[in-house]
Amino acid sequence: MSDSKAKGSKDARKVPMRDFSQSLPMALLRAREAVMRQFRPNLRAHGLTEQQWRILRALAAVDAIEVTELARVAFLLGPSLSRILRDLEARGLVQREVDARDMRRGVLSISTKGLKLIAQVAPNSEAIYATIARRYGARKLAALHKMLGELEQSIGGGGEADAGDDE
Amino acid sequence: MSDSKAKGSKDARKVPMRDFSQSLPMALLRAREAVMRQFRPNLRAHGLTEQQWRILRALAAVDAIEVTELARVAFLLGPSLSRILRDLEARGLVQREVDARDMRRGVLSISTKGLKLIAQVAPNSEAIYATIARRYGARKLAALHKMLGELEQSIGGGGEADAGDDE
DNA sequence: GGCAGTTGATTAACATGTTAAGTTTCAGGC
DNA sequence: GCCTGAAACTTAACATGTTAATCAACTGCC
Repeated sequence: MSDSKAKGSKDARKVPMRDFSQSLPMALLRAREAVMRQFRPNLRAHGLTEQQWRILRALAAVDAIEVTELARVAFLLGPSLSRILRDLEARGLVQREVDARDMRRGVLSISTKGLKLIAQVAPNSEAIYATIARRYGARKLAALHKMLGELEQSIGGGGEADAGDDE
Repeated sequence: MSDSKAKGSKDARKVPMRDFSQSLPMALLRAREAVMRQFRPNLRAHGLTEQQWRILRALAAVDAIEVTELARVAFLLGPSLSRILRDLEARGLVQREVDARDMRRGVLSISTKGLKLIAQVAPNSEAIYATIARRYGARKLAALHKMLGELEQSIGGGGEADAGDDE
């Protein structure tokens, strides 16, 4: 009941609901944004968006990978991935070929140019991450990771669920 | 179909970098998405997006609020907010007037229609949240909230200048 | 070996994220 | 009063999120 100092309103709540401060999605969004705000300038300086960077990193970790699998790993939806790949391919950062056994499937891999770009961006990125880990505490960070993973699990990170519509 | 899963991807890492599984932004994104996946259907059923819902909730908690302040509270950027308000206003869910003392400022408030919509959506939303809290554990959830807030703090999510690294 | 149904991927359409530029209104200094 | 700079939004332009529709290629079945 402590009311904050929002503009001329003391207890003017018009509906009964948890306050924003207790919104889980909001808390996750804010935390993520605070983190990303540290990385974005570095990526931007190399002409990369956050998503493009995720894709390059994912590709750098394997020899080759299919589009659908890449979407799963980089946590991007198909449509977004299609658009981004079109661009990255045009920039010569990734290469693509068609699977000989199943022509529907595209097989992707990172190019030499892409690897060089990663080599330019990674050091700074790692340094930023290290700073965050140092300030927040490495142990605490590990604990946070664990809890986030468990949250995903308990909710069912797969994707079903429907809380029903009452009416 | 006896071969391939991804040709020899085991040890094919081409660059030295943390694995995706240890990416903090990714972990936060995944967790948030898992949570939002629970809420979206309910919102969508009432013709609301996540951001529109955030705005209505924020407005319902106060008598009136300025655009800039609303952006801060609902954690939205100005441009997004402008577009969304245009729509919500057209739908009669929010009202806007101009501050008499400073004509640059817009003062917003939720309409009766908006309040009714919230009343329709909130119960289900609260129920979904309760389910998550029950499955994950109320205590653990509180701890997670706390850790997320601290992460923001330690990084400097308060909206000040950057952490200064430099080149 | 041809058709129905399915899968992998892209395209379409609309909403938001993000940064930059533009507009109107204020506040001060002259 | 006027000019300059800042503040509060809004527009603009481009990239991604999200859902639905489309398209081509594969699979199973007869």
